[in-house]
Amino acid sequence: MLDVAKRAKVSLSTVSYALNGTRPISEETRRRISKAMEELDYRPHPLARGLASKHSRILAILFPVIERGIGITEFEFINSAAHTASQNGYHLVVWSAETNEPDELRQLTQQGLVDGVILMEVHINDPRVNLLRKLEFPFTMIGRCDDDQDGYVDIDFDGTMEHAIRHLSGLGHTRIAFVNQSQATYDAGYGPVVRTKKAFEDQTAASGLNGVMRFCRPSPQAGFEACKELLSEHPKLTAIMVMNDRALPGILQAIADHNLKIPQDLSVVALVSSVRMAEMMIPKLTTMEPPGVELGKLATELLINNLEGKSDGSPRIVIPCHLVMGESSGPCNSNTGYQNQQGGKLP
Amino acid sequence: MLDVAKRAKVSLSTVSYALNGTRPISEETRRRISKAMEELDYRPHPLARGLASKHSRILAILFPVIERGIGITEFEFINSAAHTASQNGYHLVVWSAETNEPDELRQLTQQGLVDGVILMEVHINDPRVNLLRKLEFPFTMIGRCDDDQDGYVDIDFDGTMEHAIRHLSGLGHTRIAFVNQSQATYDAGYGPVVRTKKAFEDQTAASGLNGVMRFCRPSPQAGFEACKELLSEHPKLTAIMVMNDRALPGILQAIADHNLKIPQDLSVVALVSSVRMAEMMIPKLTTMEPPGVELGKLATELLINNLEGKSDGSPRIVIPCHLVMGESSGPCNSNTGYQNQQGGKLP
DNA sequence: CTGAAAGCGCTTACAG
DNA sequence: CTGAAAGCGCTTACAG
Repeated sequence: MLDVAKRAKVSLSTVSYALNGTRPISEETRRRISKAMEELDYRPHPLARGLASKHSRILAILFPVIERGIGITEFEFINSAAHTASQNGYHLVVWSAETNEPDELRQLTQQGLVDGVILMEVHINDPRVNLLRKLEFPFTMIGRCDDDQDGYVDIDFDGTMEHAIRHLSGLGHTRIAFVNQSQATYDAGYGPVVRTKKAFEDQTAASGLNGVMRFCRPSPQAGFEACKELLSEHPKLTAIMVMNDRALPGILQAIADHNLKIPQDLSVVALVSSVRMAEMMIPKLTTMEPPGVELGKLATELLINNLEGKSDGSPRIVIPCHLVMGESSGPCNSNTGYQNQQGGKLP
Repeated sequence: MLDVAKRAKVSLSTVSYALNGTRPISEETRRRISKAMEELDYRPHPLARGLASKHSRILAILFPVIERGIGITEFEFINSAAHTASQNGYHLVVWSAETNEPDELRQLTQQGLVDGVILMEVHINDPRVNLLRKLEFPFTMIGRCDDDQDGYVDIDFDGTMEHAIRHLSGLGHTRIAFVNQSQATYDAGYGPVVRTKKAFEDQTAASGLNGVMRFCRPSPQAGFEACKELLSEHPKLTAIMVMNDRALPGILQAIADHNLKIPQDLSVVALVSSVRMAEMMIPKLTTMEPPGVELGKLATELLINNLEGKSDGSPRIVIPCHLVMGESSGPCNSNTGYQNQQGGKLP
């Protein structure tokens, strides 16, 4: 940097100011400086800048360590966050701290490497959020707690559920099951599980639909069992919604075992599943696809705005999933429902 | 740090030496210092340390931007690398630079934020590798080029193929197809595609087996078409190996359309697919599971050793995938092969 | 619109 | 085994 200053015949500080535009520089000077930087192939040193300015321009995202494992959507969050950070001159580091072990997180934040953190897999009452609030450490969430403090972006679960139900009831379905994630995640207050449960119950009741929900662990086996149970206990079901990717193959298997055809006898709609996941199933599933890229981007921008004082007052943003048609949902034909399975079917 | 020094009644530099053990400190002094650090809740500042020492203790991993999209295994690399880095006192940042756009990568490395980088999705002749070599910038690869320079860790594709073929030929299969990834990735010299192709051809020839390979784009539709073609052109096939996750549902669909049952009529083995992916299929696939976590860990350790001068001479490590049985592979029963499909089958 | 100088919080020769 | 001091490459009041 000193070399640049010399070559441009200005002082060191002028180069610095030119670099980050914190005070007016004459056109002429600026030109000489950029020319000198060009010629010397100069690049500012991020560590030095960080040390002097107290801002590292490094963000962290917390890698969730979760029972169901990381999926495509979580991956999109991270990738999109990295990309957005980079576009804004930031770097993104990944940290994997246990959700319920805020001590690790405390260590990491207090190190001072990072300006702010992005949380995902947020719980209704999240120890990490409580910690960051207490430390007054800048953060945003993909997801949200119950209290509406701090900025967040999240999926609009009400809207998503409404759209999915509207899709099915528009096809004539009135008896709809919902296979949620596990009881354990519900008990732990994991946002999506809690919110979809409530939305499903409220909305089916309000629309006079017959709704039944099941928790289900994230495995094909658990999906198989849950679905078998559902089909025996509720033989008149004509549609199943599933927010549990890993249970899906078991669910489809159970449906086939009951000699039901999708979508003729039973419609299946995936909730908050990426299209890529929906395409892995036979038949390709109709899904409510989550806006993974958008959420990652918005969360990152929100955090950066916050850090740079351009905060629009910690916005709360929710975005619904959008319906992507597959081949697993179709008109309800109550004549060919489960109750008639023994009658066989013509082509 | 000065506060710590004062409280421990030693000089600033002694605290520093105690911290990173670069010179002997008496037991007594060390105790006073750690006590003082404890009491003041002192944490060393990584940026300052980095600036002074010329080592940021930050690593980068290049996010692949690829046609087939990121999968579970790639995710394991990243997660495992982050974890290993953290265990060794490093941080991991994610960068997404285009594979064939080394300019971005040059920018990023020359910034000086990062001590070394981990490459994945390495091609036989990889512009990123050439760049990093030219810049003499420390790096390791998950994957490898054709020349055996620099340290790497990679899947042992020969061994993996051998194991898969042994599994199938042990079950009596002699006519085996291999659905690889796309022609485009082969032409681009993407390591896994090139190496499995060669291994498959060499080994089937050497064992006197009937082998046929197909390239296939990463989509169910492409898988469907490729498999249909295979089954019509090679009606005596009894086994198919697939290294193409996204094509899998189409392949299974095509098999079902030909009225073939898995595994009675046709065995299917996934190659380099995670068990989690194999479980998404019906029936659950037999797969050669890649050692994702291990590769991520080893690559990171290799890089760190390299940076810290503990290099064991840039080791070249390959690890085979290991067989995880599913329900998609079984004994070859040539009486019930495709050629007999019209004869029907007893339960 | 521009300069001279202190300081960010460490590491590491240099000296004893 | 321990200290005093220079320096890493920037930012940012302070002054003009």
